[in-house]
Amino acid sequence: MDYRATLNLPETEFPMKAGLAAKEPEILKFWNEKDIYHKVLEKRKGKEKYILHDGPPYSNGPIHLGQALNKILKDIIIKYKSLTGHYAPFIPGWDTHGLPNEIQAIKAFKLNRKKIDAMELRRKCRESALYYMRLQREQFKRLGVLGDWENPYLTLNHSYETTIIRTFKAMVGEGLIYKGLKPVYWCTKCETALADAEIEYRNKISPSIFVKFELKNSKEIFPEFQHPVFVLIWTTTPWTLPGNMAIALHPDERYCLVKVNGMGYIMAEPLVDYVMEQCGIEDYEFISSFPGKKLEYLEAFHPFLDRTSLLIMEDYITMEQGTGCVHTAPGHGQEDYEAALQFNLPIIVPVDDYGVLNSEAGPFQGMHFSEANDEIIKHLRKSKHLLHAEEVEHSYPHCWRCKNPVIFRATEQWFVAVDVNNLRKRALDKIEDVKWIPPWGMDRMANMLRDRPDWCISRQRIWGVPLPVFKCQACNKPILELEAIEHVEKLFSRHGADIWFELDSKELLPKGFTCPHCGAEEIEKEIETFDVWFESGVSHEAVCALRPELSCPADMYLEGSDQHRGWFQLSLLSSIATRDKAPYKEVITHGWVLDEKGGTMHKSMGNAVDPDMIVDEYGADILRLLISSVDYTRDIKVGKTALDQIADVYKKIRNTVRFMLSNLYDFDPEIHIVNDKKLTRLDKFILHKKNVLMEKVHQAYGEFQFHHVYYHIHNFCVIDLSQFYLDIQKDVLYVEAPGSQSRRSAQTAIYWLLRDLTIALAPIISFTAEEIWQNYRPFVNQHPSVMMNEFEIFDKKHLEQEEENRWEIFMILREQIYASIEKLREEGKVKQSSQCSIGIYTGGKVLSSINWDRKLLKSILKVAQLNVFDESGGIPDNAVKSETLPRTAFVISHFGGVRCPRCRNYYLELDKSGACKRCKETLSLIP
RNA sequence: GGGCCAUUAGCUCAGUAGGUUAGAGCGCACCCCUGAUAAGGGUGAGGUGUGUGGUUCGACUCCACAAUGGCCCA
Repeated sequence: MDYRATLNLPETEFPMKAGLAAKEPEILKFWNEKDIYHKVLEKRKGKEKYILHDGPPYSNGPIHLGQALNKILKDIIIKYKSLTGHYAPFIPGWDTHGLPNEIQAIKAFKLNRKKIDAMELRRKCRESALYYMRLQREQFKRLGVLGDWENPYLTLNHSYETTIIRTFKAMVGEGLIYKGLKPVYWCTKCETALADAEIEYRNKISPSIFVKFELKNSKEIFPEFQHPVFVLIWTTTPWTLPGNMAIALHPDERYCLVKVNGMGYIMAEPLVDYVMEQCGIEDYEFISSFPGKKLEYLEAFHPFLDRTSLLIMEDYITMEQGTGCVHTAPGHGQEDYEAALQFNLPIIVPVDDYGVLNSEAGPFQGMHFSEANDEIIKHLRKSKHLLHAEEVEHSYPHCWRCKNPVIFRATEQWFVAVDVNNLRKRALDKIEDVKWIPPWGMDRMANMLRDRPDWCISRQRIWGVPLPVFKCQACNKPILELEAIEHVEKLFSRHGADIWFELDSKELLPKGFTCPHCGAEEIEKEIETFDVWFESGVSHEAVCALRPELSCPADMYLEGSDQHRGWFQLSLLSSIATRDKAPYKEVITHGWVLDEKGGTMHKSMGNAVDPDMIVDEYGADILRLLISSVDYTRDIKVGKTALDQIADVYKKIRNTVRFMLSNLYDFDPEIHIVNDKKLTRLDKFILHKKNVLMEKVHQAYGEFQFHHVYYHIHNFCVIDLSQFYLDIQKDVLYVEAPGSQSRRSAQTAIYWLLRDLTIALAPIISFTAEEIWQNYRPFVNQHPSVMMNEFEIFDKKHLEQEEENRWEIFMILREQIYASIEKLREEGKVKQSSQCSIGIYTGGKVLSSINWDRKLLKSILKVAQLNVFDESGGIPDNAVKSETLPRTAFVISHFGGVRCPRCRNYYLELDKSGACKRCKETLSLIP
């Protein structure tokens, strides 16, 4: 007889093979059509808010894996918070202005920045920014990220632009804004400032000269040396010498006086040999040595201008090249500039927009800087201020567009003063109240805040929000008036920032406005745009404070660790300035996405992994699961190895779930559910383990430790379910009568297991969780989508301690007996545990535990026969002693007997019907 | 060059106010099942805990230095 039809074999529509690439878009469609995002919010209306504020990416290209990581982490948090009863909206945003977007537009439309009209350029930039915003939006949605995608925040929205002006106005009101000089890269050919991103380094041949600055009062300082003394500097940019204001020495290095041809030269002691070799001098005499500090605040005469140069101490001076005495021209270098601020030196800029030296350059006025190099060298040689000159080839910054060498030149810029009104100090105080994950985030932030210079907020750009600043044509002074700014704010709120380029200066100012300095009426608007960090930095005002579903400060900001300098810091500064609080309560940073070998991904190196590729070849859920599996506070390696591994894990989870689903095909919880108290011991046990798991899962989610969620769930599926519980329960699920108490009990357990696992997985593998949900009618009857569940924090339905101890012994017995069975298997005596007869010789606690439920123990061992003996009666010689259980040994032997063709268990004999006794009884119950 | 971070089996992660033979899962090897079947079960082999010093009776765990890699600066 074929007994197959009399068994309750699993049935399900849920496919083993996921086919995520095809399945996920269907689920997206479902979420979209049912508007699940808003339904979930609707359901949580009035509940405690949880605001995770999205940091805006640039809309200047397709998304990369780092952005996918970021959004998926956010989505996991939002979904978990929603499932646990919070009102957790997600408003995605984009940074649509600024250089990266402008560069992209120029590239895409092949624009000529010098020729194009400002409004035309802005239209193209806008077009490009919106194009990529839409592209990225689709990509993020495809990853399963739920949010208000139809109403994102964009920095180019009128209301956002207006907030930028309003925040600027508030800062002006606080006295934080000023105009100052700052060195920037400048291309004299393109007549424009360049950002770091627009610089490329190439080799260039430059003069390399050693210049003598005569030390003032040298005879008093070196009384034993009555010859002229020169401080020797080295430079490769002679044309910057007119800007020289100081010579920097290292405070802790030793310097020395060297005599050459009857004259003294000061240089760093470790560099003497190097300098002499460079200058081709063999005949020199070492006079004396002293710490650099000895020369602090002395002066040296400029070699061709009528002024002196101050000797200052700077610990950035290195002993790698040059003389250790560094030519410092505040208008031509970042460190030089900072030194000038520190020592109150004038910042002079002897070169104009075209690269021509001006009156500050004395005799070299009117020369182009490239030509001035030679002339200055000639002049120095003539006046005997040149010790040596030659040419060197070195790496030098060049303009990315015209490929010409650029210069470093101080220009007028607008700043936020970080130390006015204690802004820096207040920021340092407030970060202590923020929870930083990982905790070192605070140290990093504090270090950066402590070191940062004033914030330069102006950019010489077209694409962005213009600074509402003017210049008087009469007195040439900058105009920064609240009244004028307010007027601009109103215009922006109505027309957007484009209006700045469309109207002339008079129309941008209130009627009758005159220069506050001189009263003149002729006033000109300036064309400067805000630093993009200023824009994104005010999102707490423009988004969190303005949108009714949000609130400010936000509960969380979550970005890559590079944002300690970027968004985290500048949002903090603007928030402290305007509302005297941090904009966030909690900050999480994640690491970088690296390639398989742990190196940085570069498009050009071809090792970048494209999120779209992962989605198409593996599925978004695989990426989501991968992200959940790693400690994101560190850097994350992504490559084929990791993806293949996680795909295997996914399959394991999927199959475990599938098996559970397939055994519920005839189970309706409304009708068949078994009361907790009536569940079998095994079912109670597995539900107990499930509750322990859920507690851990909640804790891990609550601490944002998703890799612990993953680890626990995965281990549970593999160890507790697949290897243990489900494997054992097949004998009940398949074999017992469909409506039998033991089978319904097992199905009840599986029902709860499946439900809670599915909900617990929903924040991570959202698509698959939804697919599971939709595949079991009773679930859908409760909630149309898995996302609308309540993820309960469970009452502790723990087993009694005593019972837990017994189970622990059972599990140890199972493990050790299985290992022993392997020996019989190797000898070829048995193939499966079901062919074994087990004798356990034991006593004490182990014996009493076994006696609690011998039948249960036999079923979890899946053996044909179990005999238990008191070890005090003696143990046979062939018994294997337990390694860990006291007074316990096993005898494993081949049971023999016959196999029941229905339940496949072994018995001494079968019923004459052909089946075993149990099956015969079961069969009598089946119609 | 500076600030911060990381380095535990091929892979992803655990761990312990510093204390006996360093744990999981995956993968791998071998075996079983063929009623979860492009599935399922069993057993097993894999680690000089990046390296070198130091503190300690004792360090994977604390300290110093170094290497490698990463982020941000200069």
